[in-house]
Amino acid sequence: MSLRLYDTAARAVREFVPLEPGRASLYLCGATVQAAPHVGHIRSGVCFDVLTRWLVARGYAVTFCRNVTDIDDKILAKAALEGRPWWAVTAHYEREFAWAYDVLGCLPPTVEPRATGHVPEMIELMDTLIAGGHAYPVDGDVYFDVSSYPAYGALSGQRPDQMQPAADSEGDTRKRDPRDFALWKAAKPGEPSWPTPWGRGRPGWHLECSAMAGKYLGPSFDIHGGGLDLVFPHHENEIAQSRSAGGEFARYWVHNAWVTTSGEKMSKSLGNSLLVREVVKRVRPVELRYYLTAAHYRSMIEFSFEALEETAVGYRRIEGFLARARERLAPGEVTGADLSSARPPEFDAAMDDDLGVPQALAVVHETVRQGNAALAAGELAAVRRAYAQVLAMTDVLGVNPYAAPWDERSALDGAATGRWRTIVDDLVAARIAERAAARAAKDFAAADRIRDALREAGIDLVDEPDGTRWTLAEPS
RNA sequence: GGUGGCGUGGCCGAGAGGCGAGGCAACGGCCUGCAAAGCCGUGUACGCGGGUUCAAAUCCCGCCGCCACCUCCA
Repeated sequence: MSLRLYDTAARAVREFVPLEPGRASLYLCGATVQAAPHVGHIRSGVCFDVLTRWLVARGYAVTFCRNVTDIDDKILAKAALEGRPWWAVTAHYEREFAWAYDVLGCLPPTVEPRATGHVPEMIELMDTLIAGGHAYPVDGDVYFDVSSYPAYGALSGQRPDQMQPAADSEGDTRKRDPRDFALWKAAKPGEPSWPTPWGRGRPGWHLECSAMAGKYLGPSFDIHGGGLDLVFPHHENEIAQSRSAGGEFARYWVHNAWVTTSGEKMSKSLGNSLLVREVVKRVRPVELRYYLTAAHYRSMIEFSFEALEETAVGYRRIEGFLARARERLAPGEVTGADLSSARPPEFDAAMDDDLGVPQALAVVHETVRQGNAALAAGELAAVRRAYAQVLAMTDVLGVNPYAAPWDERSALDGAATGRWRTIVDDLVAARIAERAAARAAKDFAAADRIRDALREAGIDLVDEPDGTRWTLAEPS
């Protein structure tokens, strides 16, 4: 079986056949860097990180391009509001996004181009479109002529004659048709601008993605991704531009669903943003990632801290098994190249089926259950197998507690390395020994005092058949 | 007006014609000084009404409810 993906354009699951065997090219509409990322923004990053990881796991050489939109109306408005230059605003929020992607374990894209760095490519594209009769300049603006592209609306299922006229088109006599969209906006006083054959101005939103996708991935590439709300108009317009300029453009369109709170789409206008920076103060980043990953990427997530906590308990179960297995196995058995190929076939089948992460996680949990049973029975060969499988599977999902960036951060990690770990291990071992003596003497009050004191210090003690283990307590 | 989606047990969340995914919670048991963890076991769920079928959560028809997109959106 090979990978199948739901293609928005086809409204069906299609077998993924890359343009070039063994290679996959992917463009993702990244952030407009005008505010700090909330959970909904980062879900997109996480979804496509899982897709990328799965393509890599399936042996594809992946070229992943995720753009940064660093010029648009909202950025200019934000700059005015914050009283600092627009480029200071974009630099600031670009760092916020980079931090959020990193803290949630999203692998860095192959290339992360900025819109403002690709004005020459945009001018070239507009030249081509104007020459081909698909665009027209008016007083420094450049508009795309929707009527010149008969397939307009095919991606989103919109029929141009049924669409509501754009809110900003009233009284706008420069457009030939209210549905035409701006490729380029003429400079207004005080706004940043770049020189073009049609006068100074700045990029329209849609043009940049066509220009950058073309530059880095070529006129044809495999997958174009983004949030569901980008289907129309953004992706529709990208298609119109790029195809009118002669390219095939994206061959598969993949869209992730959004995150809602209280049944409403998360957005700044509703004032219910859950900033990544705030959420990871309440839960570990890996748990937020697990929560965002656990739902199918095309299902809406109704965000709540209660649901997040509950899901996190399930993740801790996985971590718990891994930590116990790791202690039981010989050091040479817990690392090794063969671990990556240890995924159960059912897991791969689930992932191949339009990234069926929920089913894939069912395989993970089933393996954990078997592993725990093997641990209890002392069947080390089975423990080793389950350990390798769980590691390989969590790796694909980006939640392997022993892989970057979680390896140094995992609160439940019973085997993390490093000097602090060694030091704490020695100190706690002494207290565990004291407590063992107390228990042997049936002085349970003394034994419980030691356990309570350690708990107070943030260390949980767990008695197991072959001894007492300690873990860092979950922050409460 | 146009387009698309959703409704599954106490909760989260898959599945898309035929043996009840998985997790969380709950209950019973094993283990245990206690606790925790772990293991074993326990559920007659698919918005409503019709229909097709040997068989429907899944297909068809009609309703009801919720949500999103239609030039700011991840």
